Amino acid sequence: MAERSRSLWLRTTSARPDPPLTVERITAAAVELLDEDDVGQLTMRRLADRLGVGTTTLYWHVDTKEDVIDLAVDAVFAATPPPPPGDDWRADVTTLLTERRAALLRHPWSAVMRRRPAVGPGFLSWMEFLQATLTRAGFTSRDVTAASWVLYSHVQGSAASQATLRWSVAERREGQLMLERHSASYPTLAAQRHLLDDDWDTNFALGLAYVLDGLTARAAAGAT
Amino acid sequence: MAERSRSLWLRTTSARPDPPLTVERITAAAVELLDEDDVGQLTMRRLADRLGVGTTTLYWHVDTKEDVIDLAVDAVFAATPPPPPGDDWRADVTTLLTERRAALLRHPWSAVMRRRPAVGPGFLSWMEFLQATLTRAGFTSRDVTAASWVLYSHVQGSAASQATLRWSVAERREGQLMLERHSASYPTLAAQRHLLDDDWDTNFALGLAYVLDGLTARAAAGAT
DNA sequence: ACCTGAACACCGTTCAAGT
DNA sequence: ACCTGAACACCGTTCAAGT
Repeated sequence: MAERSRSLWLRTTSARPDPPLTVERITAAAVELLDEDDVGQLTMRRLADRLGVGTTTLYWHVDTKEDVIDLAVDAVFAATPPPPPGDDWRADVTTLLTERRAALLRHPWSAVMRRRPAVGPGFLSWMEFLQATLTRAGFTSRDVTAASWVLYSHVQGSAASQATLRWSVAERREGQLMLERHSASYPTLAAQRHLLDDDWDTNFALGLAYVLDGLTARAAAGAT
Repeated sequence: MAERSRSLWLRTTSARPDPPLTVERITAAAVELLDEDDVGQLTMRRLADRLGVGTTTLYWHVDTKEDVIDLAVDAVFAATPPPPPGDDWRADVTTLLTERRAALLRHPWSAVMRRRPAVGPGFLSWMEFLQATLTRAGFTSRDVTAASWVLYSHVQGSAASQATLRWSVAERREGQLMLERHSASYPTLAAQRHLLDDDWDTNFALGLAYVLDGLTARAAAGAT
């Protein structure tokens, strides 16, 4: 009896070394792969290898590589579900965006790969929370729409710029030298020294404040 | 003599059917190719064909395909040089961004390909004008930096979203149906109907107004 | 229903070689 | 200095076939 159950265990683990392939497992493996080397070296062959499966098997679960990327991008959205709504809309928006930004910095490829905002469940829940918050705060439908897109661009863009403008020390020095050599053309940039080495936490917070202040002012003015 | 010059012409045109290959010609051809089919079907082989040159010849002028893309992206910046500065900073910023947006909509690939804001001369001149305008308006160095990045994200993001969210009629109807089927999860999005079919001119203008209003308020408050 | 290997039509890039 | 063809080591995707 003991003998039998041991052999069953052994048999089970060797016969089904992996759980059955699902879209979820494909998505998880894709995120893993993209996290590992940011270059976007995601390959259908590598992905299949990682899952212990023939390359062509993927195509039964997924139509195209584009699909895999959309799934991965949406998974990052889903990884930070919207917080419970509070009674301060500015705080709610700030929390939502701050958490989104943290997720983007954890998975820089999903900020840099600017494909269609894949309208998967993750993105939709995120947008729903954002627009619901703004609606509850009393903004016009037009303002809600416009504001949600500026805010979306702001998180995505800020994370993408931060991720792609990460220079080596040598590049930074070389870049600053280049700016100074052409300081006739770029006096402001050369003098300011912020272009190549910057505090993105502050840039993000200040930018968010501008948008929220502008929105608040517009509401107070009782616009359309 | 006439005979001789005619034959010279013939000889010249057949012997040098194309001007010599330069980075400028490569860039122009790349922009052309990218404009033709948005999918990003830019290929070193296709590019070489277009230029009437062997594929490997490109690699004498350029290190990598990435370089070609960077050049093309910067060329779009350079195509809309900054306007002459006026005395109203808001108007100057608005003009700069509006023209940039028009250029992005003409070359959608350069909004969608979100690689490093290629720090070529086109981008640098653009940023220089933006930051110089804000500096002249009296903003803090910190505000200038933060504001220029929100504004950058806003144009780029708005153009990219507009370009990638361009659905077919069928997709739009299907999408709206999907939202309504899940209206328990997405009540705001389903009710608002703006997500899939929207007025991007208005979204852009309103978003810009929020940022500029927020900035103005901050300056008036005499912040750091 | 799910998985497979072989094959097709491509890629970007390198290299030794030409003028 | 500038250009070339052949070749390398890959790609995504399809297809006929297996269980």
